[in-house]
This record gives sequence, C-alpha cells and structure tokens, in this order.
Amino acid sequence: MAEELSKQYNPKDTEDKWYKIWEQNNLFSAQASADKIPYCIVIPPPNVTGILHMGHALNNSIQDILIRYKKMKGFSALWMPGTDHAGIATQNVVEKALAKEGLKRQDLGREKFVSRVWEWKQLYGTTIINQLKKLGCACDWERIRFTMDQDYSAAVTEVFVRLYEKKLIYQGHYIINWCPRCQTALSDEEASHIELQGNLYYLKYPLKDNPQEFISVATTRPETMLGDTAVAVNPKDKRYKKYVGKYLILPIVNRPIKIIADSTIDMEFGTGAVKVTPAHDPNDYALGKKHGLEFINVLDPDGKMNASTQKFAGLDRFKARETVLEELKLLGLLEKTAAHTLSAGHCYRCHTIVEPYLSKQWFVKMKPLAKPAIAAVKKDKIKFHPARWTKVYLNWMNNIQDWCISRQIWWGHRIPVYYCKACQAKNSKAGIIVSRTKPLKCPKCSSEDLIQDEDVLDTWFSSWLWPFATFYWPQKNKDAKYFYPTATLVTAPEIIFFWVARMIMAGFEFKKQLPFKDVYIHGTVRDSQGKKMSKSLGNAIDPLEIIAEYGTDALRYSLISITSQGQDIYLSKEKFEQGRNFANKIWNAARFILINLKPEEVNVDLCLFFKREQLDPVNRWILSRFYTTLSKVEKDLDDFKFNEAAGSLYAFFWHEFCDWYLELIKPQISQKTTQVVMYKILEKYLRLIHPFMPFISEEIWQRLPGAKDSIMQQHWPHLQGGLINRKDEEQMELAFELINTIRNMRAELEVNPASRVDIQLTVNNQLTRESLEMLASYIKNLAKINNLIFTDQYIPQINQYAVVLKDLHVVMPLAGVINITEQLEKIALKIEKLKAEIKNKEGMLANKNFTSRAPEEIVETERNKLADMHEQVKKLEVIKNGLH
RNA sequence: GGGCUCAUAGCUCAGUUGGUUAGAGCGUUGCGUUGACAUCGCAAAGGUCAGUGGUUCAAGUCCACUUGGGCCCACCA
Repeated sequence: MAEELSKQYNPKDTEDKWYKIWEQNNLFSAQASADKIPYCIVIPPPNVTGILHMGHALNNSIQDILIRYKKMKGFSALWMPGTDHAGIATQNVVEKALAKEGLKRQDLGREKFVSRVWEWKQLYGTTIINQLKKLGCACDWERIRFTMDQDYSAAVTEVFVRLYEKKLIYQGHYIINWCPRCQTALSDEEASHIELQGNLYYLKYPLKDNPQEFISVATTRPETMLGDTAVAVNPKDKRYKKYVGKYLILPIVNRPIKIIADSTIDMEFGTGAVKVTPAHDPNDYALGKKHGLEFINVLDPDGKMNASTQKFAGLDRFKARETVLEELKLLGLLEKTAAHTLSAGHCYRCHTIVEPYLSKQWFVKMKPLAKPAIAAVKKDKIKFHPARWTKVYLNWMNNIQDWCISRQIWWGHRIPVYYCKACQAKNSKAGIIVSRTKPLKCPKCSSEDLIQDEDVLDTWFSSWLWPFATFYWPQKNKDAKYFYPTATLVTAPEIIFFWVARMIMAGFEFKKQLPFKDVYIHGTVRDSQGKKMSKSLGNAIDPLEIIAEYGTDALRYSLISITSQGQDIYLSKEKFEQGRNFANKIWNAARFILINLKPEEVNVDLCLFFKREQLDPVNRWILSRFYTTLSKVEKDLDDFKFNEAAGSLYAFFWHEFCDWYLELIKPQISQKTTQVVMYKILEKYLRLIHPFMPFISEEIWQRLPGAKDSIMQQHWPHLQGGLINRKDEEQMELAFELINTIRNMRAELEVNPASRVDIQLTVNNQLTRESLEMLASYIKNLAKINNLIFTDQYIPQINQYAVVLKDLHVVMPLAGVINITEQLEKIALKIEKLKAEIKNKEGMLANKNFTSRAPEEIVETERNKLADMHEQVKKLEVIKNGLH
C-alpha cells in the first residue's frame, strides 16, 4: 500500500482529480464498432442559461448510471451531450443584462442584439456543462452539440421546408397566447394555467330600441368589452329568445352590437348571455368566425390599450380594467361584482398573465404527424416507464392541437420564409417563398426586393429533432446509422408534451423510425412541503452546495436511493447524510481490508482457486450473498428500478459485508482463503457501485494492489451462479440469530448476576453440525463469553442439537430471565398462529388451481414447509407441557 | 368536468405476476466501542398497512365504494 488512507473519506481530494484523468484518457468516448452493441442516450439538453438544480442532478445521475453500467457490460455506450438555445429564456437573460446598461434590445437592433446573445453564450453557456462534469457525467464531450450550431440550424430549416412542402405548415390569424412582457406568442404548452382569485363582473348593455331595457353579461375581463362585437345567448334560452337578432348599444363605445344565438352558450353560467369579443378570446373567436362578426383588437402587443380605444389608449390592461369599471359604475351599468376563481394562463418563462391575442402566426398541423407516433406506443415499440405515462401521452396525442411555432423574439432559428413585396402588393396572400437558402430574387416576378419573416421558431421546434439532428441529419453518416434509434430517454414528466411526444413524431416523420425504445420518466423533485423546487420560490437545495458539503457520490447515491418508480421526491438536506455515511463506510471497509491485505496472496483467479465446498461457511456465505446481490442489481437496473438496486448494494455492503463478514473473519484474516475472498469481494463490489458512486470507487480501485487501468475500463462482474447457495445463506442467518441471542443473554446476566443458573440454549432450527462447530468460536469471540463450552448434544424430544453454555440453561432462544407465564402465553400465541398458517397451507395445497399451475419444486417446498410447521407445533406443545 | 397519483413505525419513504414472522433511513431508549469506521456497532420499543365491503385456501398487494392530500389535462365567459 503506497500511502496511508485517512480515517474519513474526503471527496474533495478525489473528485476533480479523477474526472480530469477520465477526460484526458478519453474514457467517455464511444465509437461505432462492429463487435459491440450500441447503446445510446441523448441528454435532455439543458438550457444554456441553466444552472444545475436538483432536477438536473437526478436526471443526469440516472443517465450516468445507465451509461457507465452499459459501458462496463461491454456495450458501445454513447451519451450524447449538448445544450439548448432556449429562445425566450436566453433572450430574457441578455435583455436583463442590457437593462443594467440602461439599454433595450430595440436600441441595439436585431443584428447587434443577436451577436450580444452569442457573446453571452460563449461566456456563460458552458456553466451548466461544467456543472454536469462536477456531477461526474460520462458524456462524450467531443460530440457536444448546441441547438443553434450551423448544421443543426440547417436541419431545422430542412424540417420547416419539408413540412411546408407537405402542407403541414401553414400561416394564419388565430387567437394565440400572447405574453405582453416577452411580447411574443406562446404555444398552449407554454402558457400554464394557474388558479386566481378574481371577480366576475356583471355589465348591463342597454337595448338599442329601448335604452331602459338591459341585458346583463358576466365577464372576468371587463376591459375587453371595448372590443365586443356581439352578445350571444343560447337559442333555447326562453329569457332571451325575443331579443335574438336585435341590437344592443355597447356602453362607453356606443357601438351597436347584435344579439346572436348559439347552442354552445351555457344557460346556467352567469346571466346566460355572453359578451363576444372575437379578437380576445378563443371561444369568441370561433363565434366570430361562425357568425361573421367583426374582429376588433383593443390591445397593443405590450398589453396596453391601443389607439382604437381612444381615451383608454396607452393604459395598461389592468389599469384599463379599473377605469372601464369606474366609468360603467358612473353610468349605472355595473350591475354587480361577484368573487370568482378563474384560471388564467401565465407565461412559463416570466409568469406574466398571458393575453389571448389575435395575430398572424405559423402553425404545424399535428394530426397527421401524431398517427404513427400513437401507433408505435400502442404497439409497445416505445415503452414508457412507469407504464402509466403511456395513458397521459396517448390522451394528449389523441386530442392534439396544431402547434403555434412562430415567436416574436430575435434569439432563435429565423423562419425560412421570404416575402416578395412586389407580389404581395398585388395579392396579400401571394409572394411567400419558403426556401432552404436565402433566395436572390422572386421566382415569380424576379423582384429582388425580398424580406425574410421577422419571427423565429419555437425552441422546441429544434429540440424535437434532437435524437437525430445531433448526428448531423440530414447528412448521412456512420454514427447515425449505428447509434440511431437511441436506446433510452430519461426525462421529467413535465416535458412529455413539449418534448418527448414531439420527438417521437419527428422521428417517424423524418427518419421513418422511432427515436428511442424506452422512456424513463422520473419524479419531480419537491421540497419537504411538496412544493416544486425552484430558485424563484427560494426553496431549492443547491446540488453544488451538497457536493461541496457531502461529496458528489453522496449526492448521487442519496438521490437515487429515494427515487422510486417515478414517484415525486420530497427532499430535505438530511437525506444526503445517508449518502455521505455510506461513502465513508465503503472507504473505511476498504481501508481495513487494505491494511490487512497481503497482496502476494490475492493474485489468483477466484473461480480457479477453489471450489465452494472447500470454503468455510462464512466465506461461502458472503460469496453467495455477493452474487445474489449482483444478480438482483442487474435485474433492477434492467427494469429501471434504480432505488432498489441502490438499496441492495447498500444493504449488502453495510449489513452483511461489514457488520457480519468483516467482524467474523477478524480471527482468521491471515488465512489464504479469507484473504482471497475478502479482497475479491471488495474488488468486485467496487465495480458494482461504480455507476452509482463513480469517484470513490475509482479512488479505492486505484489503491488496490496491481491496479492499472481505470475502473471505468473494467468489465462488470460475471455472475457466478454456482456460488449462490440458499442453504449456505440460511445457515448463516440462523447463526446470526443465535449469536445475537447469546449477546443479549450476556448483557442480561451482567446486569443480574444473581440470575446465573444453568441454562440450556437450543437452536430452534436445524443448524448443521458443521455450522454449529464453527459457531462456537464466533460466539466466544463476538459475544465475549469466555466460559462457553460447545457440545453437539442432541435433544431427542425436540430433534435438535444444542449449544450448551456453562452456567446457562435455557429452553428457548430467549433473552434474559424467563417469566414462565409470559413464555406460556407467547408459546400459545405462536401455536395459534402456526395453526392458522397450517390451515392456510393446507388450503393452498388442496387447491388444484395452485398445484397444477405452480412448478413441481415450489409445490414440493410448500409441502415441506407444511410438514415443518406440523413438527414445530408438536415441539412447541412439548415445551408448553414441560413448562407447566 | 376528465385523468393520474398518494395514504404502511414518531418522521421520510420502500414493498411489481397475491404466499412463512410487513422492511429501510432518520429519530427515541438501553448497552457497547482507546487498532477499519462515532459519518461506528448491537439490541429494544414503535404497525388493526386510511375506512367499508367484495374476490380467494390466502389481501399491504386485486376489485368496488368512502374519506382526506398532491399533480396533470380541458375553450367555464
């Protein structure tokens, strides 16, 4: 051993060091290789503006486990990294920085502003990447992509043009979600509906023919009344039947508006009469189209009332609401105000209340794209884990709406549409040129006066191409062929619609193939109150802080161990102590082994070295437990049960390997077989734990005698099924029980020396002779009883061997001094329970349904169990009678 | 309105084809530990598995309903 290990594991000494070495030695790279099976994960590209939060930490820890595991399993495992340009988010960040200089983006102009964003990206865009490295992510950084790389942008343009040519992209005036702060359209998914306490205002509109008569309408947004062009009622509504077709005078504006009838109107709600504002409400828009109403826009893009509202012009929409209400009140036309909860869309970026707004935007027709994407999931070609997300996905896909893809911002992929002014002058619908490259002149009239569409594309319009655009689609190349379709996608539930569903559609549309086979949806990280963790709420636990305090491995282990089957995670800081303690435990166990290791003894092949039968029970037991654990971990990882795998690894190492095995072998630690087994288990265990805790496993690995390569280059241990033996395990479990019993007795006897009487302790199950012999020495050692004499005395009445302790006499393996009545009660209870159990078993074995279906072995073991139970009842009854 | 999800020890949670005695971490209590580890060890206490009914030889697990949380979707003015 080169250097002494410190008593405590110190992650700071190891993490950055090993990450650098892994990178320098190219250990993250994955290549197309004919003799290996590909395994590829594309990272959910974090925003360039991103900083690592717990959601990232969880998401990427899971991916890293999969990649490192598959790599060790011999796959060519590629983790494709990259970042997303995150249109609105990034533009907001840069605009904020500009604001500090007292500048607006308009002051710079488009070109300068965009180059400012690029500058920002160069400076800060790698923050999140460096943080992923801190987390230990084994991404192939040589391949890192950005959604606005030149060839990636080419892919985006290509997709736009193809869809346009297929008539799946169209332009139109529609009501969209408009963020007045970002001043752009948002897709439906980007406008999240939040419940608000608001008011329902009842406004009175006078009849044109008879101004003394009114119809009341209810609205939550009274300022939009300035744009009303009708009032609608249900044709079945008797209250209003006589008014249909007549006119009202819109107050304040004094414009006549028609009363129309439409069956979509709910007679129960409000007054049953609805003001219709076709330019400011999606439902009203539909009514407007249907009934040929006028569309009057009353808002400017910044959310202020526009010039058409005359005296209200320039007022913010909320200020205008108050003013309009005041005025109506003065006119005596505000009938009443009632409290009302409503849900209003909020910009997912800046949380401003969005406004339904009529504007000209680009849309993708989604229904045709959805078809194959629905079929693939229905046919299980793509599987969601946990499966319940399948339903969520299908539900959305079956009701899919067209996707508004244009955004009125500057940072992003500019829409590849050009307008010929000359042609448009003749016909406003003509003169649209959609082109992969900027055309020099109009193909129709040869005019060179062309301007490009001002808008950029929704960020997700580039992200949905991620699984293949990262491989330089539409160019053809070897890697794309080898790694696509990718294997697993690991992501959070909130982007199933934004991203997952659209990637599946894009995969089928442009690659004619699914983009990935498995989708693992993990839970959302919440604080201990159940609120979503976010920086703005101030409830976030910063993963980097945890790394600094507890270490990366601790962070990763703790996160993984508490994430079960996609259930949300309620996090508090204490949870990371378990990870830290575990890392320290591994460290100290390794330290103990290395201190006691004779390197010249252990350089042998475990399997060739000995046969199972030649080992003592303890070594046999730990080998069996190790391989049992290995097979369980493999199965759990293949089933995406990461917490189960982590739990098995923890329980094995701490409670079996450390608590029992290392304690038991102390007296025999210099024996050759013990040396070999102890060393081999440590060495193999490090490989198992490596995907979960990459740094500490490498650090210890490198201190093993003769370690050459990185642990990353090691193969995952092969399963040695022959070393798993359930009988061996059972024997030791019984022995442990016995040892603990004796320990307790000893404690009790020390407290009450007067109670020293002859006690005979029986083992309440059949331990083999061999195990009993071995036990004697361990008992002496562990229980620290010096006057212990072991005999293999056989007690025929109960068909058992006994351990006899001098001065002790016990009939049951019970701790301490025995209260006879208490014991009788306990025994009676046990007998009762056993009898119930026997009845149960007998029913089971009598059931043909069971006996014919279950394999013969299982039926057999059940029969044996039943026989055992009968035996036990007999024994207990003997004891019961003896005690009487 | 539709859908999903949760209710298991004082707390936070595991428990996936129904099958001996329902587990872990933290906390509590007792005992222990100066040579791997106090970021430690051993043990104890603590559970009518939310409630009711059903299916079954057998239910924490499957079904129905009830109660109480959380989340998502939807065009309620």
